[in-house]
Amino acid sequence: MNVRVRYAPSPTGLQHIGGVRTALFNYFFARSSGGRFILRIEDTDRERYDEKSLQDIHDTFSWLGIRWDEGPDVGGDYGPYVQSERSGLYREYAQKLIESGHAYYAYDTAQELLSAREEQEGKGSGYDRRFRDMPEDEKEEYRNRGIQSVVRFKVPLDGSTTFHDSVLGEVSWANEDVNPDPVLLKSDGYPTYHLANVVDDHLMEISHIMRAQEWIPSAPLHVLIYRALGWEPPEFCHLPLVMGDDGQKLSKRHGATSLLEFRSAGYLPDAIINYVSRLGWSYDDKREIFSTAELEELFSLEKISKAPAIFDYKKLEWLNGVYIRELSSDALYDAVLPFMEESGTVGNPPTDDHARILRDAIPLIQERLKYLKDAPAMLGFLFGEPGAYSPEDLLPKKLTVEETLGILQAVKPMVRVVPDMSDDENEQKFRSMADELGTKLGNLLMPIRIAITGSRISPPLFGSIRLLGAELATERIEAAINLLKSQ
RNA sequence: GUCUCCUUCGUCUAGUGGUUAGGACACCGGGUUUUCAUCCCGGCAACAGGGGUUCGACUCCCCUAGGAGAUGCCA
Repeated sequence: MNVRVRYAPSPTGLQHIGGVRTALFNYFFARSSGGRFILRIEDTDRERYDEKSLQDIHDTFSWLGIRWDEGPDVGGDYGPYVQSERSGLYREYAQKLIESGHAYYAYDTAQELLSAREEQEGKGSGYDRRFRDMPEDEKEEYRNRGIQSVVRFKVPLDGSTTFHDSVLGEVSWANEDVNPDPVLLKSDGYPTYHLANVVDDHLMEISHIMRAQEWIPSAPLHVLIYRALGWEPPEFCHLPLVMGDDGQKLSKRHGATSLLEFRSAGYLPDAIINYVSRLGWSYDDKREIFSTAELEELFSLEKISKAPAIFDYKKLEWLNGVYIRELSSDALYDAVLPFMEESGTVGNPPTDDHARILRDAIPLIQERLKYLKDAPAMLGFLFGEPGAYSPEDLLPKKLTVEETLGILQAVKPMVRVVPDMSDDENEQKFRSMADELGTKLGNLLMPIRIAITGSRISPPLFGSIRLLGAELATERIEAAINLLKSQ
């Protein structure tokens, strides 16, 4: 079969995890089956339309490195790929449905529908179909009153509709449980999702409709529309939902909603792709790490699960660390630099000196970085003052002010020559000094660490001193000595 | 309310009638280590419940419960 799948976002909000997951599954299915991946913009809701959202779609997927084979910006043989540019088509098919008796004009006002819904108080028996069988002369009165019409689909009152779903198998619905006579064409002349999606998927020769499970109740309706138009529906493939940690559909409450927020939080696109791809899909009982290239090859419909998945930030954090560690030094430098600039830790662009220091500092922080965003805090002491600390912070456990003072004074001349020696040589030297002072290496190094970095947690000491320079390092030791003396 | 989908460790999942129910994250211990992190070793922890079918059910069927989704001139 010739696989053609689409991601069809509506530009009414920023791209979020759920949408991206749907896009990714479509994309990987297309790639792994030698098919085509299509982007279609479903901008039929003119009230919620938002220019920024359209830009966000492009920014998001360009950041992720996902490209479509056909779409508004790249063209293709089935365009236009923006629904607002296809309005004539939808009107044409709505007209056909009316002519064939599968649809009808209705003249309810928005206000009437709203209050009718409220009256039902969630008991929701749905629309009462009052225009469905109304004689033309009676409808004429509504027209004369100037009420705008919509076109509604005539859902069969009995019988049932069956469709095949790659994930769920055979699904059968009683037609009486299908949404009663939904609107196909709105009063503003634009189609609803139901009409547009059927017309476009057919015209664009979409082979598989991969979308979230929230669409399951609409599927029988869509099948009915395909049939009414004399078309064969594509294969369906309803993807399990992605939930927040409270088990509800992922939404704004659950932290970073927009995908680009993940970028500014310091996630790597590959980590996101890897993580999101494993939400509702698996390969075997061993592998967790998949590159985009591997997913393009290995993804398969059969391994999609039915149950909803909860988005686990902890596991994503771990994966992000894994991907950060796999980066080359140069790549990590490039990834970290914007965060250093944005935080003001270095200039934009950085001085040559700062660029050099940052480049050399990368290996020191690579294995301790969970998010790119953490880099400025880890390295701040190299580009400015160390973090503030109190005299007590300098004291190793169970050591007095005097003892610590002694350590710092003994160690000061050694710090000056740290950059001239290897880490091993330094360690040996400090170790014998510790022996001499009758203390542990840790007790010797911790006060220096605090003095140099301002924190008990830091990159490896000798490397840090090397990057800071003997001069500054010594000054900081002195400052620490003076602080203790003032006690 | 109604309709529909779903149900293996806390989380993501492997598993397609016979397994000590496997892996990963998280968590808890231990080791390596100049702090942190990495890394290594170990541990905790699951088939929602009840009926069937079967020599045998996590696997098949039914019911119950729980969760979720839909119920718009939004997608």
